[in-house]
Amino acid sequence: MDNRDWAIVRATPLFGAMPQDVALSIIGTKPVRVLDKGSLLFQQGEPAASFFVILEGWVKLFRSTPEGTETVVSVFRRGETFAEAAIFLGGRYPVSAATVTSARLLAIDGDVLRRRIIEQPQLALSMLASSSYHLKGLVEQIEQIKSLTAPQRIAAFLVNLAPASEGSCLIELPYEKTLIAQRLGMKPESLSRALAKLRPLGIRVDRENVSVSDVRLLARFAEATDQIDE
Amino acid sequence: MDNRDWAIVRATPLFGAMPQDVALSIIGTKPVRVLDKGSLLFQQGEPAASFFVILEGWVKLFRSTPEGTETVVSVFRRGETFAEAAIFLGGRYPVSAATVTSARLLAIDGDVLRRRIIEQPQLALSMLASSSYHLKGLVEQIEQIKSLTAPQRIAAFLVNLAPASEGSCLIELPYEKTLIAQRLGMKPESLSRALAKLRPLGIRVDRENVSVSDVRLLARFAEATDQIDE
DNA sequence: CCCCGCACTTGACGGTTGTTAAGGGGATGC
DNA sequence: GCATCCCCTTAACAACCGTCAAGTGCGGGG
Repeated sequence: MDNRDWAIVRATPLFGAMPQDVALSIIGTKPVRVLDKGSLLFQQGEPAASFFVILEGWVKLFRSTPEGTETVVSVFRRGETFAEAAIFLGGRYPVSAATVTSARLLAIDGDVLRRRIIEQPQLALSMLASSSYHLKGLVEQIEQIKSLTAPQRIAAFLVNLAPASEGSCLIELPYEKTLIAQRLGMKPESLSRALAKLRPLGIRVDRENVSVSDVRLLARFAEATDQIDE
Repeated sequence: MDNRDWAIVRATPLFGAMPQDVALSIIGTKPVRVLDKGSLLFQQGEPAASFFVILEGWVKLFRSTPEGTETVVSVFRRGETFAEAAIFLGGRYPVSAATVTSARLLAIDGDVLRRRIIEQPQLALSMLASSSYHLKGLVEQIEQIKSLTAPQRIAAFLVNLAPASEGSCLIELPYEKTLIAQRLGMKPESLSRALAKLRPLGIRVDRENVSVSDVRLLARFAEATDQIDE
């Protein structure tokens, strides 16, 4: 773990809010785990031993039914933590986790964290802030699925990825379109169609590269109650 | 607040996990708020001053867009707490809240809670457990919306409400069908039609009374990947 | 007692999405 | 260099759901 990694850790809602020495004492000299794309981190129902910080790459959280269908709940990226809350929920993970790119992660022991919370009460506030942050993300996702059409959901997804909030820009899709579709609650075919529908709004797609001619226009489309009339 | 109310408070994940005297000191002699149906408790974006315990009645959390469309995120009932997490999220509510029946609530000051957490570290663990519980609820909701059809979602909703996990039973719908529809992410018309589709499975609906002839059958239908073939 | 409003249901219709199928193009392995 | 696999796209079709419209029944107010 180098300085760059350390900067990432300090930028998380969880480790950013606590004093530096406390953060250091929790992370300690944990080795960085380097993983291939598609590595399973933990499975839904397993005892929740640890939680994770992403130093590099992308990780999906998903639920699977006995029949084998898989529902993606969220996808996290570098600088995000996940599964912190699971440690406090009867000690079992409510979802499974797997990397969707090659990745470097920090795994942090749950027991250690729990003990530290007792010693360092402010630490609990950081944890709560971080867990609230995840809660808010899920709430926003529910709102999007319930109230937006497929093209609007991708529009919102692209706006989130855009480096600026206006003007034109280029966006590189961070992972496969199949996964994006799952994350947005639709089939890959629907994603293709929805992206095609955004063409009149100045969106061009070539493999993983997306060019947006007017981010603000896209954002307005994502929020609009009435749609384009061809 | 009488003994019955106190029992409800102690049955919440939040106040159940902490020592009795701590719970008492937080709730103190707070007056119980008695509210009419449709009372607004707080609005999305407001500073999060307090969180709530429901002693009686039902409360919905929702997000509204500037255009006026409303998305219901969750509906809570007697014995549940809500908005605890908001207090730790930049101090603003990410959703609005309103009663959907007449209700009796306990409003608990956020600052008090925060101060107590510093003094009583185990308290933080209770908070985290409670916030994890809500997280899990949202995850399950996302899974349902993404992977189930409308009839399956109501089936799951009814199974949750059923007093037993097998055999036959009578269920009284706790609030208006319009709200149930919003909670399940569909229109009232779709709810009607979906309930009609459950008739072959032994579901009869008369106003707010639902009779289920075989709960297990209903539960199996809610999880099935393939549907009834008429 | 009647009128009105509201919640709910039912029907017809159209749009959107899932399904199934086919094909293109880049990456990988031999 | 060629075959193969996988990801993605497009198309046709069907199912589902939202929309619009009409109608019922209960309950409240005049």
